[in-house]
Amino acid sequence: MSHELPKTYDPSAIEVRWAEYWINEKLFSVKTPEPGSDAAKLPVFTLLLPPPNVTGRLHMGHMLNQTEMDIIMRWRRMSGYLTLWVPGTDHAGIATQMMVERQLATEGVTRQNLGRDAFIERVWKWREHYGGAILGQMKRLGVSVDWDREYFTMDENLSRAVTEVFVRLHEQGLIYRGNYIVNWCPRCQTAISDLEVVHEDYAGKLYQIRYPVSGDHSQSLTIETTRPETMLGDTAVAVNPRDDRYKALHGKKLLLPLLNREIPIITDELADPEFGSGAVKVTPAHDPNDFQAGLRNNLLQINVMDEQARINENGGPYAGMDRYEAREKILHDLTQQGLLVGIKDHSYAIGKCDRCKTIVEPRLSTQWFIRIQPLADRAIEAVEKREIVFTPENYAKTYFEWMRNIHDWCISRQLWWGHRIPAWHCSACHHITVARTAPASCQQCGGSALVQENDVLDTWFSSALLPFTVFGWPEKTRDLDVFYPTQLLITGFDILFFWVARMIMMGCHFMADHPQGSVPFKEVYIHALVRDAERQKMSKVKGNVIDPIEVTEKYGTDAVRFMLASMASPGTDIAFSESRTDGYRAFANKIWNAARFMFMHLDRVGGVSITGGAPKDAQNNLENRWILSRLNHVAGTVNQSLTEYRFDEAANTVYSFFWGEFCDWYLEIIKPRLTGSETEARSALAFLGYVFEAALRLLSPFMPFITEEIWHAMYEGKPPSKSISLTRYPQCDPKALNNDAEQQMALIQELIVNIRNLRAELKVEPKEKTGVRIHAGADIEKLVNENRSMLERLANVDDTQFVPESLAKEKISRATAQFEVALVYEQKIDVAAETERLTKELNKNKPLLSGAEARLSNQQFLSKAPPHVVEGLKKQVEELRVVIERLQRRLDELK
RNA sequence: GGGCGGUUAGCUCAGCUGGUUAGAGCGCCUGCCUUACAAGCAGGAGGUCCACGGUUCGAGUCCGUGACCGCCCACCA
Repeated sequence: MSHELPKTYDPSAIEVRWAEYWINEKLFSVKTPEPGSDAAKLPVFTLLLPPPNVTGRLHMGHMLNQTEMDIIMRWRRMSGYLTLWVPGTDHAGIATQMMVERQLATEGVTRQNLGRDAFIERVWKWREHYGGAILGQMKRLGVSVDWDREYFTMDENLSRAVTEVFVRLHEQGLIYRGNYIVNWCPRCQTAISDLEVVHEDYAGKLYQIRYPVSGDHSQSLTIETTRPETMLGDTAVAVNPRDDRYKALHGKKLLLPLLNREIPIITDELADPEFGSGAVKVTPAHDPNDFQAGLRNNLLQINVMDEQARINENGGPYAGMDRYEAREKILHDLTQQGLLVGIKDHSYAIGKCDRCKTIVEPRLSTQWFIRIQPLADRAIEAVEKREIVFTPENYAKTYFEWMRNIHDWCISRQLWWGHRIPAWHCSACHHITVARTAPASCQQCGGSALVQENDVLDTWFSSALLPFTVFGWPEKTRDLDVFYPTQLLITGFDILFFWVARMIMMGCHFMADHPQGSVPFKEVYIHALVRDAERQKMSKVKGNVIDPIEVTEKYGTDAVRFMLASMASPGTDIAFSESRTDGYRAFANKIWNAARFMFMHLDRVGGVSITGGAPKDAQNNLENRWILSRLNHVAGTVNQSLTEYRFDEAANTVYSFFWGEFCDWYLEIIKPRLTGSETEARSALAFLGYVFEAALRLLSPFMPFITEEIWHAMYEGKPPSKSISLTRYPQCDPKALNNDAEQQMALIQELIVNIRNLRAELKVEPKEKTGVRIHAGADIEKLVNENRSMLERLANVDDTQFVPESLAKEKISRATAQFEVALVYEQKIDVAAETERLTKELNKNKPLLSGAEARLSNQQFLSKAPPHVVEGLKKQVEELRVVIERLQRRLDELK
């Protein structure tokens, strides 16, 4: 048997294979543990995948999100948790319907041609063929989700739960139906919620229009409006009751221009005396504020637009025109009649449909709403009481801000694709029956001519329920007992209100009596945005979108994951860095080659098997004590960092450990032993294998593919378990920490670096060995003598002498506080270069010394600073004095 | 109109409760194809931490003001 690993690291060759293996072996599928079973005793860690749209394709945001989730889940799984990660897709009402309608359009068909049932059937077919491509992409990324539990928000069981929730909320008086101003998208031809409206600054105009007093055309009121076309629906003009200018007009009527309809002058707080003339037109059917004013004053509501925002029959001569066409015509007509008094520039925000960017029309229509306040109150409390904790913490503030100013949620959509509202209209008496299943007869009149509500629910209605519906709610299931609440939610801030806040409201409401708490998750980690290299937001329009699958294929999934993790510091956006990704591919390559190096020696010597335990005789040399101590330190740091979601810290720690310490120093140090006698090599390899295996486990959550590949190779195809992801994550063992070893090793490293420095300075040929003389304390002499071959090998030295006298006068020497070292080398030195270096060094150190001295002579500092700081500074001053004195003397000698 | 975040090396970012000489990756310069790795090794240069003021023995770190960049929320005609 030998340890098989191809010569070159080719990520694509290994990644697809392991991704498939993990799925086929069902490594991440979790069976619900039976009560009393061993599995039931494990701590549980549940995570819900934010369901991507069924129409979606993977983008960098998904990749970051999934990388972070996968790191946490692999780490928790390896740390002994029963780890369940539930994937699924969202039916994405509007998005999907648009997609299919577009497809129909190419066939020259509209959904109306097809009819509702046939259209929906068509959507299901579409989903079968094209939907969920994103899940395939996720599989390529190797995310450790439980594919056996994959859900779709329109699945039968989830749809039943949606109905149940709707009916219960209705029974509780938390869902109502009514005629209100809603945001209406004239293109999608449906109502949308406040959240689905995006506001954009718009440099518009303010039109001043004169409304003559009815019966007395010498008098008039001038109003200002940004939307003259809505005047067709005016049913009053308001002035402020305290506005003395208009007292004489109270109770009089105005003649609405163009339509010549009489409208009353009313007094209402709606009118701000400071704004314009102080008089404001009131259009209850087309403006939310006017709507409220209309209710207060019992005004007529005249809807002047149809569902496509064209002027309807109430618009007189303008009927049939588009709203903006009508605006132009109206302005033209007003000008002709001398009623357009002025036009001012006025910038304001206009609302656009989040989905199609059409300007939203506030429109009076009958919709279904959730009375949100009672749900919001509890959801606010849950975060206030830290039943749910946000990372970064300031998102809690954003959350409160929104929750405390929340409006009722319009949940009905005039679409076909989605959960149809479980309400039935009686044709006879118009009573509406809300029920779990189609009622046989009308609740009120007993009539049997019932028609189901046409509207469907907002997509976010069903996704708000997922934390409990995926576990079988409303049934009382074992899954709910075990897996609810989920531990963590990782998602982007863009859906904080759409999804996160609503899950909290619904979870708290419907799971109120759950023994483990009602909240749907205990922690929320909000991840940052992935931007392009120029820190621009990625967008299709700008054409700067980076396709994760493309870069994954170019650099390897492991490298892209590591890049994302290494930059994922909470609250900071990530500028996608191709060079950095390339750097992490180099890191993967480094790991690969380190493995090949080890395997080469394992195969040469034979008879060494990796057992996963530290060999007993491991501690009798410095480098082993050192690397073991470092490994444990690093394990401690990584575990701590991941607990705090410091992916960057965790990744950087394990990176510099593996490359900077394990490869650069440890492997170099043990090389002679590996090539020495077989006994010696076996002993070295046993320990090397132990450290390497632990390092692989440490790396595994970040780079699951390469670590899996090497880990299996390490065991020559006979690993102790099916996957490295099922082994235990390294923990910090305090007994393995060894400060002495770390300090001793640091000193030797410093010595070696200083010698290398001297050699570089003198341009000593790399192949040529030199002698060194060292002046230092007895303990250092002892340490160096014990590790002499290590020092000489790594510093390219053939003779090491300890001398009792100071080496300060030596031309070719370096010094630290602990030692002086000089090169035995006959070559002349470059006086100019050396002078420059020494001067620079001197100039750097002098101000440090004077600064430190000044502080030490400051009584305030001495009395107030903690002792260890004062001591540290004293020591520093001593060291600096020595160093500066030496530098000065060397400079003098060179002259 | 409210609220939030950022400004540290040429570039992208760390720097956790204030404490010895501010770090990393990439890029740059010098020298090495040293049989694990040139996707590498060794060495090096490079920063008045946006500005001003304050608190403190001590500020990249805390407070205030300003500048610049960015984000979110919002029914002022």
